[in-house]
Amino acid sequence: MALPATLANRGEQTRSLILETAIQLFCQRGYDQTTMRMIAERAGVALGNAYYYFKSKDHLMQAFYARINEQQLLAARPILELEHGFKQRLIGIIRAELAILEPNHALWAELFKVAADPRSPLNPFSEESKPVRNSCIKQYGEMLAGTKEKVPKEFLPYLPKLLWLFHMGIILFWIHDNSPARVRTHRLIEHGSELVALLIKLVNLPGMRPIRNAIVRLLEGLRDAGPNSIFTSI
Amino acid sequence: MALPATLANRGEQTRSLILETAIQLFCQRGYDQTTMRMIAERAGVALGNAYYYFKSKDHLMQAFYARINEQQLLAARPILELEHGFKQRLIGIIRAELAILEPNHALWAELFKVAADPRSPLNPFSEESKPVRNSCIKQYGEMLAGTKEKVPKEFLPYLPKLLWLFHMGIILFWIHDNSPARVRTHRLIEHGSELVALLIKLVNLPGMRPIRNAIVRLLEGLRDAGPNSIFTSI
DNA sequence: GTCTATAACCGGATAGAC
DNA sequence: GTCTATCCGGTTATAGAC
Repeated sequence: MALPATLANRGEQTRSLILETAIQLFCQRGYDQTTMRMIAERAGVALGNAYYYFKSKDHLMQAFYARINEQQLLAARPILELEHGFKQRLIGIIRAELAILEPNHALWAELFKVAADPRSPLNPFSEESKPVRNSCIKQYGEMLAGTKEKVPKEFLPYLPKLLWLFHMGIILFWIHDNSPARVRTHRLIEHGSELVALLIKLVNLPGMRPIRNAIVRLLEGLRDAGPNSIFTSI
Repeated sequence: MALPATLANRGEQTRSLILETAIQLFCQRGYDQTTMRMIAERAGVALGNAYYYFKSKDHLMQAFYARINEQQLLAARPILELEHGFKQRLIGIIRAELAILEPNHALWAELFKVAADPRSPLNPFSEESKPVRNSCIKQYGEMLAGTKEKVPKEFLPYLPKLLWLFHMGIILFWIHDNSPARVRTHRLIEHGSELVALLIKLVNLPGMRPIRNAIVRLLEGLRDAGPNSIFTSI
């Protein structure tokens, strides 16, 4: 049913105008160098109005991040449908995600400080990030489910989260990586994924029971965290 | 030789007065809740004077951190002299470091956001942190040298840095851990160290050459970074 | 409920006088 | 070396218009 559109979605339009303007400025000038006054002016609204739609500068950024995340999930789909080797799936999914972030490497590096604050909603381990985090972890679950390799069944409940953690580590590396064309990050992805695949195969051998047990003990000890904890169960 | 002390070290005194005041306030009220104006007032100096001695609030914090780091290095010495099992040495050194941080857990958690900024001098991977970082890594080298277990020789040049990285991961976990008495962190230290010890032993077996090679390939690919990179060589 | 305009608060940082 | 005054930007508050 069509709303009496004249004014009904006027707010929606303003909101999105502000957000688009902010995103553009963030990408052009970085986070710190973009002021709220600048966003408001460029969007042709009053400063107060920007705050009417977004509680804080962080919230603007969060809205941007939510959109990026959707793109990342989408970008990984084709790989999950085409590739079926564990290593190739892992490499593919991580590369697809980084490709989305790469055009604004400096912005994400700058933003990392916001995300690292344990109390920030942008923190990847926070309660507020749970929906985003879980959708990512679920994707690593799919990645795992569609692979031809056999995986130790003791690890199955943990692996999606562990792979997500692996990918977080790579992002941390990427943020600090200023090698040309980010070659070092890509070597890390390549060799790191190979090693993970190799270790999983190794640990699956019959004589490796003690190792598997040690790993499971480690993982069990981390479960049942309070809120805002790395290993809170999905 | 005694300086004409009257005025010569007056600056030194003011500087240390400001620093002590700041540290006290940081510990009592946290980082954000402590303003530069508050520090100056409490120390009985003008705001501008605080900035004369410390370029920024971050720099004040850095001075605090440098002191903490010395304490951490000292606290680990007894363990290195008494214990000689790999696992026990690793557990001991990490526990000793965390014990120093524990009284101000909230402060360090809050501070993590500052440290995460790739451009912050407090960033553990930064150029400015290099002295502190290297002294830590060197201590992990000592830890390794004094252990009775045999370690794959291919890994020797990398292991101190890797163990340091392992301990950074534990600190990241600790920051987000709000379990009572931080039990989950201590389980992680215990089981994580056990697993590391186990993996090193495993990978040292004769048939494990391919695994060792894969690991060395991974590590070599990360070396020779630019400045401010996780794997810059010592 | 949507929006403008303006002023003010707060705290990190800087300039320049003494 | 030390001070006062000032800037700057995130954020809040207010008062009113559609």
